[in-house]
Amino acid sequence: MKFDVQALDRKWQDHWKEHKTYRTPDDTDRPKFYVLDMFPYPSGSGLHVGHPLGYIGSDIVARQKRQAGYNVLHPMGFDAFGLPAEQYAIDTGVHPSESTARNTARYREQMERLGLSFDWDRSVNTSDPNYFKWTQWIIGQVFEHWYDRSAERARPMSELVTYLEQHGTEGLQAAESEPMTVSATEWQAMSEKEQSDLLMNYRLAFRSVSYVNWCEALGTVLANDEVKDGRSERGNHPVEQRPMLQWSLRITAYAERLLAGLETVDYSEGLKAQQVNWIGKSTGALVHFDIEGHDGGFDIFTTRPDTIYGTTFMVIAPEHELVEQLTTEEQRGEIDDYLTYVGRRSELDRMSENKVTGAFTGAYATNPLNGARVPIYIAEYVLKDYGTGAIMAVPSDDERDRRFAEKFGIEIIDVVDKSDYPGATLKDKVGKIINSDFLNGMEVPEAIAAATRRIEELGRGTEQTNYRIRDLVFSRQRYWGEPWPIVYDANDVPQLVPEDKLPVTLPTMDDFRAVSGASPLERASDWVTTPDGRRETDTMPATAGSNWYYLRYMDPHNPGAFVGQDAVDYWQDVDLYVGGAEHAVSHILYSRLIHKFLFDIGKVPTREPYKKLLNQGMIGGPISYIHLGILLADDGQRHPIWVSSDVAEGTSLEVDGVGKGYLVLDESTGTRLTPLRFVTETSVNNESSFRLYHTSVEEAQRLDHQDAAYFRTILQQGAAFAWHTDKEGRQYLELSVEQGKMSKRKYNAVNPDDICDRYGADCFRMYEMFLGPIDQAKPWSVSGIDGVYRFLRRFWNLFVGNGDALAVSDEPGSREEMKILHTLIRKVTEDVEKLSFNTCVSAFMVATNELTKLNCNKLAVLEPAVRLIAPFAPHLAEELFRALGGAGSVHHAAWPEWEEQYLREDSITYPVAFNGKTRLTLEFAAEATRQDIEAAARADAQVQGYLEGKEVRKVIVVPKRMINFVVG
RNA sequence: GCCGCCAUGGCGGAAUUGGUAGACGCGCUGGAUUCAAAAUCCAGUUCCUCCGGGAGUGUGGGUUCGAUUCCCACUGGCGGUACCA
Repeated sequence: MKFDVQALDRKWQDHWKEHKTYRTPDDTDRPKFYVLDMFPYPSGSGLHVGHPLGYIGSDIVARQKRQAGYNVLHPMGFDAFGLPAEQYAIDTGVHPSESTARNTARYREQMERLGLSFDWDRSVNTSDPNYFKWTQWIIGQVFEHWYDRSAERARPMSELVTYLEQHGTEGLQAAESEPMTVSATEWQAMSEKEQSDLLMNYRLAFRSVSYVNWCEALGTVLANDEVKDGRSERGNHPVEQRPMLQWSLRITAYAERLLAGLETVDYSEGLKAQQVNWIGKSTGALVHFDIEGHDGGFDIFTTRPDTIYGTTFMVIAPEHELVEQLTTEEQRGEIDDYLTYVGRRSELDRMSENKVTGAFTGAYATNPLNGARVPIYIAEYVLKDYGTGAIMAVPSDDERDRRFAEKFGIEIIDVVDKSDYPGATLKDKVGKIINSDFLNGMEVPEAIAAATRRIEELGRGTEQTNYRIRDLVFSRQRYWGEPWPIVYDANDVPQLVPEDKLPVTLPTMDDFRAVSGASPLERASDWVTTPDGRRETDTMPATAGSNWYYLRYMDPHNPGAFVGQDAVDYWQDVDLYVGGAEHAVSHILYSRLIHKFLFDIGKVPTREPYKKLLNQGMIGGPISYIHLGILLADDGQRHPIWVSSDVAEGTSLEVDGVGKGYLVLDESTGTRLTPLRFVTETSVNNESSFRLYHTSVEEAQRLDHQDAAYFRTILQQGAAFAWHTDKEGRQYLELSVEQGKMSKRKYNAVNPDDICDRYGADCFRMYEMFLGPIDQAKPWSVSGIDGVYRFLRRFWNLFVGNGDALAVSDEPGSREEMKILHTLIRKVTEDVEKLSFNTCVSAFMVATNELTKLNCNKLAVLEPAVRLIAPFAPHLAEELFRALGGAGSVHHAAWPEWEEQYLREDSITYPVAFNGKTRLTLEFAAEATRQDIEAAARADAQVQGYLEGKEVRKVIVVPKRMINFVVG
């Protein structure tokens, strides 16, 4: 029995695979536990050491629960549709299905290398027609439903049609795109196409023209969460707002329930806050303003109806439909100029410049409360799609309105007296109302209610709740996604493809470029044309497949339903969901939406998909840079040379092959990325230092490797190296370094395979857990991994004698040994429950050190320890368990339970403090009473020494904890 | 700006949730073993110290017999978000 980690990894990984050790039976007698990792998108660069952090944590929980008697569902699959594969196809000509298959295989290999206990028989892949058939079916169901606000749930479209036939829109409370009024007679008189258009206004999956994020470079629209700072998250291309005809999901209908549901789930505060922010609920009033000389007027939304007397102007969004009508002849030129200006400005300009701009339309509105005449402006600080796209501007109590008023010389009327609230800002809803007729003297909250009431009485508005969240744009003009299961018939009425014709698969193509906003699918004319009409050519975004995948794992091969009713009734929901924080808003929110929809239509029994959610911290890597300077040689020549980051400008240098001179730095030189494999981290004067050694440069010249090729090209930019020499005579350059997210592009990704090959999967797993709390961000560093390796070997050595032979004894464990064991059992059991894996590893180390010291080799102590360590070091545990004669796999062996009798202490060491400062310790029997302890402590000679000449005011004795003398 | 999280030795981190701060590991120092190195083992390692002690968990205050832990104010770092009316 040799401690050969590579051999153990191979042996047991093969064995588990062959024997399907981790297969999850559909065993409905045992309690279920569902542990899920977030769906990975299999990128071309494979896993780096940051990914497994969550996988290992969830695997430990899965394994522990399995041993504790649960039927554990712990699946893994792939989110395989998406832009990167398609961009790669455009760049290289490799079909997305091919690159996806390759990347998926590589991910799986890397995961297996880590010894993760997935049931691969349940694996799913979103680009598999057997899977996306159900993605299409679910979205089809969304299309076939509308949202009834009076019942607060989705209902079938057929019920809406019945209602419209009988009542028209009279009394209808539905989530809708636009407010709409139609009588039953009008409805009945409509053509099929007209009816279909009207129904679009209510469908939960609907097609409409709206302002969307258009990314020219990617040739597609993007959802709000795919846009960061005016640029696409994928590829960092500019994004602009454009009105386009697009499919969307009516997530706004569910805003309130998505918000309320957060109170019932165990997510971190931060994650809940992010979801709350994204939904962005605010309550206020919808107020109608008339326009002088026009019929109709317009509505504005405000959260501060109490400040309505301070309204000195109105602002509507430049894209607002009224702009055209309102603009007077005199102002026409100014408005047109402004619209041109706004049109030219990109989203990026708007965000970065944040200038006060606008133009006067020439029109005036009338304040519904006091009849005041207020000018109407347009300005880009008012957004088309929030509220009504129009505001009443109150410069006295709103920062932006004030800046605008100051720039345009508009009157400011103070309406809130904040003098009672020093330090309050304009945003704080506090103060006493002034200059406001009947509101005068009221405090803000009271005034908001009073103003709203008055507005309602006058019939000029109503209380309203607004949400920042926008409906979810669900079309992409791309190839590599699920086709929308829609066919437009001869009347151009969109018809859902019936279930028996699903899935709608993608046509075979080899050119995926999107041309001027048209999906590449439009070029597949054979595919587009069907006997029933013309196919929809937009595909769904990547979130379509990942919205519901956790349900498919419950019943992955069901040909007749997205999940069988028995399966979902048994598995219910995800007990623990582990993944990166980058999915905190979009993925979680959208899958919660779909889950709630499926709940409404009776397909799932729970209201929330994920009971508990853990975001693992990011593992960052050092990003190292080599510095390029100019050697200004004595002969006047300028040579680019590589220098240490610590060499200052003006230093005189003599460099081999270039000569003497001094160093200058300029902008054209700067720094270049250094791939991590050529960087050596050393410790110099207790500080870590990152160096490029001469030997690494030589190594780079030899290696046939992508990073090496890049580095060779880089190194050619310098004519020579200004080496430092260390104590051992090795030549090196000092590098500068910063911490950052691991990625292939920054040449700082560390492959877990490399670590497993060197230390074994068990060591890698325990080391990642040992780094610190799983939810905290931390830098990757291999310093310390040797300590974990040493620990594993010491653990192993408890079992083997000289000559690698198993050497355990049948003697019963001593009291001391049993105490060590049961302390360990309790600590590990409790800490796994708390997801505190780093302290579990420490506990194993402590126990191993203590047992080693006692030379313990007793089966009664060691065998339970093997079962305990199995979730952490599955290979080593399996080997030892079977060597000890265990039946079957250790991963199905019972989880040990601790017994209080072994944990009981005979005596307890008490810290003795004087005025809170600990001075000494005393031993007392565990069962000693407060009185006994106080008496004995007072009598102690050492204690008396401290008490000499002082008066004891009070003695605090906390049994089993401590003693404190309060002295004067 | 707003929201959330975090701050403890040279480093990663621990502290039974208000009770001996620094567990465990790395690094470092010394020693054993070795021809030597690696590996392994043993001891030490928060700081200051006149060797009696003293100070100490980002800073300043508070509550308490007692605060890394609770409260208030601030500083710094990370993440998210932003003309959202």
